[in-house]
Amino acid sequence: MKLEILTKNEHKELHNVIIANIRDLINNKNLEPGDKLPSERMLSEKFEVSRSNVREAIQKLEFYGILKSKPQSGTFVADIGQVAMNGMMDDILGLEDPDFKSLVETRILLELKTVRLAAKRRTDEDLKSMESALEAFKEKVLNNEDAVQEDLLFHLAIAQACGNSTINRMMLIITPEIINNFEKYHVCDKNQSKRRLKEHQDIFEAIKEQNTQKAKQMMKDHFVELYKYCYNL
Amino acid sequence: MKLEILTKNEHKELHNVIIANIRDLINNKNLEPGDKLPSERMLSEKFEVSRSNVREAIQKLEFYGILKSKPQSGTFVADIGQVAMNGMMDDILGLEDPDFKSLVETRILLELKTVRLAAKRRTDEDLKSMESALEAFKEKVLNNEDAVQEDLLFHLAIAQACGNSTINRMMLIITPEIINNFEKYHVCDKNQSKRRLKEHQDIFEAIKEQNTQKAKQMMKDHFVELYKYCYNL
DNA sequence: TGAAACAAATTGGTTAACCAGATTGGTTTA
DNA sequence: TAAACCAATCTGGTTAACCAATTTGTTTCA
Repeated sequence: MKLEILTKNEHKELHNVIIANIRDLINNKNLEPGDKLPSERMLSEKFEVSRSNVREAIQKLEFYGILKSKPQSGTFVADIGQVAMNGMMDDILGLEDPDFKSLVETRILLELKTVRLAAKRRTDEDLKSMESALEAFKEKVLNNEDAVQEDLLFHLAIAQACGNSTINRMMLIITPEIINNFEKYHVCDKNQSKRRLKEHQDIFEAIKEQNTQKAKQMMKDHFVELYKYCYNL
Repeated sequence: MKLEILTKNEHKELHNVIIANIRDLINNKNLEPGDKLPSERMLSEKFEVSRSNVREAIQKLEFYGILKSKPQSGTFVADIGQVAMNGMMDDILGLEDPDFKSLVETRILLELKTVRLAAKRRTDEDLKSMESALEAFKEKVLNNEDAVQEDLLFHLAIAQACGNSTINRMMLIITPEIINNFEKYHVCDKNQSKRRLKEHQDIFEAIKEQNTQKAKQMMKDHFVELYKYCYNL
């Protein structure tokens, strides 16, 4: 067996090959939901890759809920049915890296929801953490410092207050990618930071008053420029 | 070093401990964005866990974009800033498993968007794959068979047609969990399947005609019962 | 005859040794 | 003096050997 060090992309490509192999194997062995996959050792031999590569590919499929491995027992096909499994495998294999436009579009969608839910469901504790995030942002802005991080942390605080763990998780997934792209494209205009602060304060007030309509509108106003920026790409 | 086999939950808990340790280490060593983390060997020794556990925790943080490891070089703190890093670490540590209500709420949010975008952006190729998914669903329904998988695959086909890779990825993430809960709670009523088929056909027609308003409305109608179900939990 | 008990083989998880590329510090050379 | 070179060291990635829980097939005994 040959030994090579792979780059990240080759690595990802290898995972996809293994995933495709697993899919085909499930199909022509006609494995039903709940059936046991061949052992990691057998797979690594059959596919001519290392066992750790097989394990990583299986972990990825576990993340998407397609497989489930039990210690000292085996790896099992999840109870989602063969058709769904095939469809999802193909989707996963076809996944492309997120572009900036899709990230911003998704962020706006999520945040217009989180802000409404937060206005409806926020606890006093949520208010406190949002307020402290807002204060941190304010201090940076008034000192004329860069405040991209504090900006996004305020938004994450809103996401936490929205009482929906799934949306919160998704906000966490996209936030670092958003930050990276912000820095890459220099989206944030420092001259506008005072205005951004005002908008944040308005959003916070609306959530505090539990005024869902106003909260959503304030967030929309807040995103106007980002929205324009996104669709000019 | 003691050897134990951990359950999935203990495993997750161990990851969280390691993540918290890494966070603290970054903080009191005052590592800046772009700085190099101590090597995996050092970390595993310092935290008194195995190196593979450290690697898994690092992989998780890489998934969220907080760390970045380079082969033969080291693991680096991402360029998202110390404040954002701390905030995100805490959020990740506080993540709870998704409840059914949050899943459904998120799904509805995402799908009301995907259907509009799909109506606007669908290519002829998209139409073909949606149509074949619809056909598969139709056949099952007319034969009075269970069609949960085909149902969701039609929705995934719409997500693929929406031209937003981030939203598409999120649909993929929640779909298996949705399927599992559908089966657990027996949400799908077979008596309603004929009606579901009609609704799917309406949605497909609206997307075909590129009528975004109608597409959204049809999807809303499609979700009426699911929505009610979700809020009665 | 059937079930209970035991032993061997199989499993995913864990550990440790190993690999080759990257880094680093000191030495040499122009 | 500084740039170029080289070897020792350090790194994440890879491999292989090992562990204990589980499963499975056989034997044994009531």
